[in-house]
Amino acid sequence: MATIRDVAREAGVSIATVSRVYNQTSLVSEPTVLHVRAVAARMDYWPNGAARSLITNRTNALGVLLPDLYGEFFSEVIRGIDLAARREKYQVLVSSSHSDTEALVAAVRSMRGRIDGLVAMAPDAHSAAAIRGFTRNFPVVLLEPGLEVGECGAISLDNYSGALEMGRHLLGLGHRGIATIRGPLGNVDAEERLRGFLAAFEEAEVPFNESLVIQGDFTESSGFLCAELLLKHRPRPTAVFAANDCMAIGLISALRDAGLRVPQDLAVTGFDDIAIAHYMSPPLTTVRVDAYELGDRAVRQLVPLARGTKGAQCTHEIVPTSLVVRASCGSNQVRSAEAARRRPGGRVMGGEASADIPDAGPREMPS
Amino acid sequence: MATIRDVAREAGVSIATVSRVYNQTSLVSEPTVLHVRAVAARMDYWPNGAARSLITNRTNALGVLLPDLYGEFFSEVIRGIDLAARREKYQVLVSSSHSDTEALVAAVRSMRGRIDGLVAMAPDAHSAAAIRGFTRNFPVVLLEPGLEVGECGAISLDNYSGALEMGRHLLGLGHRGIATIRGPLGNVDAEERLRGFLAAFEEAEVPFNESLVIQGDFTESSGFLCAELLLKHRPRPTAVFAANDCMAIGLISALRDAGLRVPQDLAVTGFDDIAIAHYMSPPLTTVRVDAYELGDRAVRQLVPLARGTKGAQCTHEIVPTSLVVRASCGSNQVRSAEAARRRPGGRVMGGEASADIPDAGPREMPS
DNA sequence: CCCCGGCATGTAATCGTTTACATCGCACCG
DNA sequence: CGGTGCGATGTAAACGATTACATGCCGGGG
Repeated sequence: MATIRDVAREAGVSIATVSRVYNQTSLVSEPTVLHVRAVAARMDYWPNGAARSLITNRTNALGVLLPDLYGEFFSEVIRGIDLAARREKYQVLVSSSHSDTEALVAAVRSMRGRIDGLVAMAPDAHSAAAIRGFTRNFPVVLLEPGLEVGECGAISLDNYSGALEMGRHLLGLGHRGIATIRGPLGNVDAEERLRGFLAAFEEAEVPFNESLVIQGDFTESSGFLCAELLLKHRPRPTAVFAANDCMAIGLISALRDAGLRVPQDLAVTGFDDIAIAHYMSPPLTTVRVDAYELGDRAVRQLVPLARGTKGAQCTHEIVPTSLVVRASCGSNQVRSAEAARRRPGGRVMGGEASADIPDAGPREMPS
Repeated sequence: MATIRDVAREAGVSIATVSRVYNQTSLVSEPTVLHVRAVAARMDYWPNGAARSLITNRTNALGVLLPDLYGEFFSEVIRGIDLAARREKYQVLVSSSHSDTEALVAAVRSMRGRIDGLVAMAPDAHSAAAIRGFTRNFPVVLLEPGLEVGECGAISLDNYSGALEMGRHLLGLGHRGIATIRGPLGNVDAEERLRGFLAAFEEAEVPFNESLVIQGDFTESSGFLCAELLLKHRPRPTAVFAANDCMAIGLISALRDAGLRVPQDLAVTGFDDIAIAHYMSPPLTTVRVDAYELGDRAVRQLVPLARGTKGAQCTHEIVPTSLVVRASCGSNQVRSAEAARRRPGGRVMGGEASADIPDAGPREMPS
């Protein structure tokens, strides 16, 4: 592969001139620029990124650390990150699926010297601390961090408000025997969603039966398995709020197997508004979270820090969530319309999937 | 940030010794290793990746070029790539959403010197040529390339066979008025799926009415819009094969709006087996493609090339696809069972979504 | 006519590593 | 007791770029 020296020799100029052509062209005379460019093109030359970042101490790359890549949520996060990064002329170095803190530390270490900033999602407080420890004086934006964020930026989803709204909605429909399937202990999202949900009861001064908090782990299968516990409970609850859509889907399958109708016998709601939620029968009442926005905002905040722009500040941003009322909660049309009026983003569904006109955006799905 | 020189000074050894500790530890005495490691840990030192790759000419990173990141398909491809790369101790530099060949070339250029190999998916022949032109003597594996692959590796989905099977299946159900919604012109997947589908007719010596090939573009909205053309056609077709699930979903929505029942009035099938296909009502008969496998195999083939392992060969691998019979094609139970026996991977569905037990894998969806 | 300033270009130091080669000391053997 | 060989460590030359500084040229003003 041709180096700057080869091009310089071939073009009959010094390496400084070639370098300048690729950096501050203004300092080189027009004919020289043209000549060098032509020679470089012929030799298939392009500046070596590693050498460049060694001397400039800038890599034009951002690191991304995610706990996993599976599923729609992460897919959207990374899409948000990628598009924002591309817009800002940054490349993206991803690393995911860190089984433990050890692996995560290794990943952030091996990014040393290859990135100008880091977007990281730490599934638990332990790894969040590890990331922060390894990145002193280094631009970092955390996604969905635990409570205390140190000296780095952070973007959170408004899990609390979303769950609060969901609680209000179910109470507003007249439900009193309400259960919830919570997410894993220690998971920030899970805790916040539970906290927000319970707040709705407090607000309405309706007592909440603690035995109706069922432990799930965000997987579809855990939702499926929770059905048994739920149906054994007496009096049987009339509504269930699952802390994410996957568990809601698993639960609904199990309920059907048990011969129960949703929402007539038991109302079910979720959280996340994944694509399937919209197409299920009955369509799932849920809380929309904008994962794309999460990634996009993270990069927006990170880039000035990475560039060393003076005045760039770390802040803690909150991405809003919104209740999406569909049929699975047993809400009637009037209620749905009300909900839609309050929250412009919410799609409104009749009792039947066919009533919902599909998204007709410019999104492509080339395979 | 501490450099190797700082650590050497602090530990009272030469930089060579420090370097050796991080590379071939065997050449350094045990006490020295321990000492250097301790000092390095205290100073928060880790070798700078850029400097390292400059001298070794290896980056331990692979580049990934995708046309987009939206949707389940790409999400899975990238997950396959990421996991395989992590297994092989490679990092992943992604770049997607290249609107045109120009942007794509810029992306591959800027990866120069930062990666040891490239996995690229070129949406059309034009950009495939661009990628190959810019990567002479450089390890490349193309995903879903056009017909002719040069001197680089390639992984394709068996679109042809999947579509052929789908054609056989619909013909086997007794359908004769069959339409298809094809994907974009020039798109490799689209062409192959159409070719395979038509081959089924040829094989069965059933004539295919060319006016029943409708142009779609792989989006849900295009499927929705195709309904009109389809329903205008006389005699009205009894079955439609959409070249991907998104279009099938759009089509089904439109048919419902028109008051038609699927599959009784019109059978609909898709291609891809995205997650939603499984949960729709009726569940969608489709062809499963394993996007994860596509990414995984690409990296598996690329790594030896990137490592310069002698004997590493470029090959053209084909990832199999399989028919998944569900309710949307009007197949009865017997037929479904037959299909399942022939193809172990296929899920079997009764006439109702509830009959399908959800995947209960270890997959997590932490938010 | 000479000097000065500015523009175009060249020279060389530098970034943080790896690694071939040199050096050094020690144990072993003759 | 001296030479030899080897294991541990040091010295210094790369790697491919950027950029401060030096140089050289040319035109204009005193």
